[in-house]
Amino acid sequence: MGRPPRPDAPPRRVVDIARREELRAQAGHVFAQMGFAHAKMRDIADATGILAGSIYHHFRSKDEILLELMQNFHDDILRDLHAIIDVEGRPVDQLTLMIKLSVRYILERPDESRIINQDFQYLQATPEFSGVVEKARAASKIWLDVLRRGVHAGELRDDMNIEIAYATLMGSIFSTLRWYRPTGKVRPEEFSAQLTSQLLDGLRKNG
Amino acid sequence: MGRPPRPDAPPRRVVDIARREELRAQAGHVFAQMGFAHAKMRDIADATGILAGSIYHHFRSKDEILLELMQNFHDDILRDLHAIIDVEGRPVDQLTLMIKLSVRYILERPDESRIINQDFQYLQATPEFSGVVEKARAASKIWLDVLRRGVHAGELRDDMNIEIAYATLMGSIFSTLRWYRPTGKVRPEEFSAQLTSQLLDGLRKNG
DNA sequence: GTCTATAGATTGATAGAC
DNA sequence: GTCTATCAATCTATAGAC
Repeated sequence: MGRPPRPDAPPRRVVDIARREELRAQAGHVFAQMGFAHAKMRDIADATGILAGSIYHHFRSKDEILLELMQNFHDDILRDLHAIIDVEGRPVDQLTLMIKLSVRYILERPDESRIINQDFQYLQATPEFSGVVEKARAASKIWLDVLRRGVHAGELRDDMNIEIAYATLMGSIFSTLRWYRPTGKVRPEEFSAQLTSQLLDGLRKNG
Repeated sequence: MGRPPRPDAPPRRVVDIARREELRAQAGHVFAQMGFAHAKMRDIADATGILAGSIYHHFRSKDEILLELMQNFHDDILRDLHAIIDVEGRPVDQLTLMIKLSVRYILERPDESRIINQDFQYLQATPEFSGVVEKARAASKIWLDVLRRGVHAGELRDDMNIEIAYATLMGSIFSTLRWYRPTGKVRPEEFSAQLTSQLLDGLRKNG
């Protein structure tokens, strides 16, 4: 909806990089709270303290803001995931670090995480975002590979489907968004430890 | 966006209940695929084989269709959850049945499940849907209560936070939506069993 | 770099013919 | 009960003044 962008719209060459980043951050917050489709340029402008039209001095379109948010997030995650798996180590230890890393990302960057959780379908359906989807797939491969190596090394159960295990992991980690409140009694480090323990050892009491 | 509904719009009294239900189902499919905000009345009409204006003979608004979908789904889930917990039994057995039930719902009614996962924030923010949110809360209470009784009975670990456990469960179950493909090798019953096993006993190899 | 004003396009909902 | 035609509101994006 709304007026379509000119096909030959020039990229913005902005000097005030701080303003641009503030706009992007505010946009992330608005997208996360209302959902990308419901969020209006006016909401982003209000949150930043300018008027809607002025946003276009910094960004070419609403989609461009979303694209940058998602690219940045996935770039950072992929870099940190590689920092873990590129070091020699037991798969189960790498898996533990990856879970801890993911929980930290979700707690420290909840806006981008929530956008991924809510609007991933839109990202997948829009050709403009194919690069982001590709990066998400690369991250999936890293997770699946660690699980596979864990089974092969005899550290993880071999009577389970790798993809179901991956789904369980991701679902649990992302559920943090909906249920964990940083203001509560449980501190982030403790939360991360409990989640890891539950995923590795389950809910059932042993012995 | 779009013209606002008349405040005094009369409720629809439709004889052709089959048509109405088909429209609702098609709307559910469209909402799930595109997200509620991106879905247009024209998309629903196209999927049903009529024109957009004709929908308003059956429903007063786009929101009304969503409301009915969500009410029905939550009513059914709550009824089936009560059928499990109202019977005497070990908490861990009830929990197993509840997981199996939830997975079945997600596999059999993926549209409504996906809408809940994607657009819950919109439901929560819109007063019109407060009844649905209330029903979701009631379901949460049932899950938390079963977990609490499981710990008390010594069947579940007592060194874990109940709410984190609940988040883990829900996250894992809903992750089915994004990752499980019914066309794959894993049959629904087997999928449900594996998920339950992973949640109760974890990923780590014992012994 | 931001504001004012508005163009361009979309879309939810209505009214009345058939 | 569906179609045609259109209204009314909304929103993205542009253009030009300051």
